[in-house]
Amino acid sequence: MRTKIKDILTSEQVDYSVNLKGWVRSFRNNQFIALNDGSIIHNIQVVINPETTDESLLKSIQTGAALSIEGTVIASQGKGQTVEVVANSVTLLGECNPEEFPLQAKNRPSLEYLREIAHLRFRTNVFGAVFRVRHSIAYAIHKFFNDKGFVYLHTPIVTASDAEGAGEMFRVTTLPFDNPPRLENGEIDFTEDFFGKSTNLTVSGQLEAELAAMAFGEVYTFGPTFRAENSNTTRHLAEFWMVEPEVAFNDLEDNMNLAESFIQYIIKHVLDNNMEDLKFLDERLINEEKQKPANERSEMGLLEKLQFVIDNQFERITYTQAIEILLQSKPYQKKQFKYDVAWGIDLQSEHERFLVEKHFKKPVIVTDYPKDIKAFYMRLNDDGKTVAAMDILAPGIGEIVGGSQREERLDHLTKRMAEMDIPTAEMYWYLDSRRFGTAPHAGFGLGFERMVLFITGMTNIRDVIPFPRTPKNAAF
RNA sequence: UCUUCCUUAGCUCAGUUGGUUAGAGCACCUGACUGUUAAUCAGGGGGUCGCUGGUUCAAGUCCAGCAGGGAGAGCCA
Repeated sequence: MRTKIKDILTSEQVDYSVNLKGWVRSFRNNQFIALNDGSIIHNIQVVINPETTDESLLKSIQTGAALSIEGTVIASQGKGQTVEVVANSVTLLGECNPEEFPLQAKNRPSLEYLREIAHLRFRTNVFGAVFRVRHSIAYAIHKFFNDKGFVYLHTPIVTASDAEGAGEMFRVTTLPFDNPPRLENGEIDFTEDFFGKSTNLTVSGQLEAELAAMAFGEVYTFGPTFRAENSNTTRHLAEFWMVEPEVAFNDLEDNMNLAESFIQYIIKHVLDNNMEDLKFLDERLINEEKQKPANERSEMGLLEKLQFVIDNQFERITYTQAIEILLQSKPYQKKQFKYDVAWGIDLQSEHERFLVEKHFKKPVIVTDYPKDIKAFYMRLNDDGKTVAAMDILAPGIGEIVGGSQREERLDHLTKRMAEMDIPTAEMYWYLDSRRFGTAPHAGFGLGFERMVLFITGMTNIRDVIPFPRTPKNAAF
């Protein structure tokens, strides 16, 4: 029966036998093995007697090797740790050639280099911490919604809808790409394709979630999402995970309250359950920021920031108020913004960053955007110019949540779709929800990896997903 | 996709106004030591300077193209 290193290190007990299995992080003095099994960020010190250990076995205890160890947990005889394991026997499970294994204890591989060996980077402290936290966030999401009585809805990965307008899509087809069947006018004949129509990978599960919300009341999706945009930034992936709650009878205010309590719940869960990893990530961030000039360093440490977010309410302003604040801001008056500010523009990154990082210094919820810069399904406000949308902007990340109250009035919805050239005929299944017992409802989408970025303090989204899919990169 | 920067040993990086056999630290190998804490000490091996072409008596260094990567931006979650 294997004992996890986490259980040994978090227990005060000594003088009991254990079987440990894990991977060697370092081997000092031919006598001290730092062993890690991924259950906790810390290693356990295993002490062996070099006199009584077979010489070829001794040589095989190299960084990265997998070992099984029978031994006894004792109070440490040396400084630096409270308990250690004295080995009775050591078994080599898998050797690790040190001339080829890149993760040697004293190497300082960059995050960029580790990204190129993403299949091995789990064996480092940084990525161990990041992916344990990622798991914990995913668990907290399910727990939050489950405890509130939401139904977890699996929306399709392959969709036929091309009307959502959420960016470029990956096509799904079994047609031969070198010689597809064609119609008389030369266009590709998708009636011969697998699904009998043109299909692609989902860009959002929202429209389907709305249908289920109109039956269960409260649902959420949590699944992979795909965008074929040629985006090369620290906060975009071609394949990412998105959480999309959708709630019948909620208005915009209810929606904001749900989103805010949701984010605070997740952060609290991680603070309560992953403090060892967070402490390590906090120190990592401090060290990384030492490289930066003083004026670019963040004002708060990671732990401080997370505590701040759960202790303080998010700032809530309308789009119109946001524009006014920007027009009166120093950077605007000194002409330091690259993009002009006027009512009707889409807020640019520099504008969002000013509001969040300089003006309010906390997460900000911006509501009631002009209808022309938002999606067709958002509910038209009484002013006829704005829609009941809300974006949550987070320091260092930008938009982490985008949501709205949905347009439940059939006539308003079809009018808006016509204005935006969205074909209503093939969206009959969506419009049916407004024909048969329509009701006010609202929901939002949260970018899961952006949440992981925010909580771990990592700065590149490729470092918070196990196998990142980005333009020109789908290795492993 | 645009702007900009980068690519030299397994890793992290130096490399002068273009000028002899291209360097360091760590890793690795050999030996020593044995209660160490990214162990330490001594010695050793290791490079088609991203690729292709050009300028030049001479290119890691200058120029062009290509590839890969980073940081911004756009699009968005």
